[in-house]
Amino acid sequence: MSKIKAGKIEKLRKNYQFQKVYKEGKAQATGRTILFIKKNNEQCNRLGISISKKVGKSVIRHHLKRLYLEAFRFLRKDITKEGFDIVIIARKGAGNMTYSETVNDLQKLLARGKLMK
RNA sequence: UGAGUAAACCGGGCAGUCGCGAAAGUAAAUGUUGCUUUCGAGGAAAGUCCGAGCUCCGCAGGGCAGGGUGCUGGGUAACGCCCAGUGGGGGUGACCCUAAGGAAAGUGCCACAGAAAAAAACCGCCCGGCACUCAAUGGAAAACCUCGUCUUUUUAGCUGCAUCCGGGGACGACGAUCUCGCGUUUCCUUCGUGCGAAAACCCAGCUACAUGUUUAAGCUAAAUGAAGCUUUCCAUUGAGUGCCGGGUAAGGGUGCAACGGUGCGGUAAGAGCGCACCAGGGGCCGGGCGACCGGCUUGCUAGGCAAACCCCACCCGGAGCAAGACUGAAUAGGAGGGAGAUGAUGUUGCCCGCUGAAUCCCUCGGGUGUGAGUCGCUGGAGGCGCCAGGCAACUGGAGCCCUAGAUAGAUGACUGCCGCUCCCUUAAAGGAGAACAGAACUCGGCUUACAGGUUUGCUCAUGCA
RNA sequence: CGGGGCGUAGCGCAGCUUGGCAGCGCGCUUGGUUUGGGACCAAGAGGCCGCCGGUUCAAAUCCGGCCGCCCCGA
Repeated sequence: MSKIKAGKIEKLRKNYQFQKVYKEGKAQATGRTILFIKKNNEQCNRLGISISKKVGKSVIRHHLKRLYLEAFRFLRKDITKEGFDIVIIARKGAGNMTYSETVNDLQKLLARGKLMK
């Protein structure tokens, strides 16, 4: 497919996609971040981010989403396998994380999920 | 200099690298991708409390109901907003707060307390009459007996509490009913018992009766002797009590609030009954568009609550961008029941009126996956400074500028320098920190949150000249 | 975008209409009863009625503004 480009990050958008990953995927977690991974039939990795209202107000949730997105973009070159749906969920204590902390969390979880070495 | 008050404003700046969204241009492999340029969160974007634009609803008509607003004038597209003023309240002041129409249209409420919570009555005060009692004075009559007081004792009755025994009731065996017993608790008490330290016995109080003691005791007079201090009736005066008739609304420990307030006069007692001042109301005159203000006059004196019902004046058709329009696809828009030209549905609730149909309602099941896309979607009651009108809010004129538009939702990360605050330090260097908060159709307001900072006007206090 | 409800003792709830005493049940504390426990009996503690302001003589109650939680409809 021609839409697979180096820059774009494909995203999960619909609720049923998230539900499928929750049901059939494997979970890894740190104190502030949960990661679900499930194999899909596409040729690229797709990312979904879910942040509950319990984490904080609208500004905090938006900022956290951008941090996760930026961290995933930064770590993407180290991911060796393709064809997975990845869902990042923020837990309650994630409200005041910094950028380097999100990178650390995500790196640990992706290595545990055997998507990178 | 310090304290305060009102208003306006900022919400770190510059540069670089990587990344995201949109528009325009350009190139190609043309429903896509690359490159270049430009733009890309706020003063509150928030809460969704008001008002409008815009869109749709078989036009929006009448009545009732319902809701909102509530000093006056102006501004505005409109408002529950803003400006200017009026009245009231607060502050030394600058200034701030104010849902502020009507209580004489009616209904209702004003707990407790208090005579009484709005209509008068009650107590009280005063006058007159009658009856009774007491005192003084005067007159008449009778009597010299005793009367009275105090103390003590005793008897009977009334006033209270506790409890043994007794009696009645309730509950109780993780078990109904009956009987007996037991336990806990409660109630009653004629009789019986007890009642200590404030209290019941004692004592104290009241009533009745009896008894005891004393007996010319006591007082006036130096002593003695004598006399008086006694009772009844009448008259007058004064005082008190009760009843009846009348006058009065001054006073009545209360209460948030008492039918104007204070003082003087006046009166049988009193009262705006009269007078002076003060508060309010009515009338007249003057000023102001008006709310209202000022002056004169008049004894006219009417409790509070309408953010209680209500009355009055004004306003309100409904739904909301998931409004709505266009294009395309579709055996995955189903099953059952009901209503319907004898009028479904819609028109906020009800009635009238209008409209006039494969439509509407209920239940079950499925679905929210291209079962979608495009438009609406950002140029607007827009912004900036200038001129003119207006005290101001605001309005008018010419000029310049274009300044987010996502659709699971774009603003992020890192680095350097400068600026601000804090820590350490003589300083430099170093370290840490920077609030409240994220557009979703768009505006005008209101409300709420907010680190730090800038400017201007004004007030008060202190110091110096 | 529109609409509705709730907030009162540790917990579950009344009281708000029509303003004046803040109450009920469970729980807690102390004492009694029992050899001991439960049950029972008696006594008691515990509340700024979510927060702020206003109306009123007086506010849990009436009015306005905030905060939090929950539930509907499109």
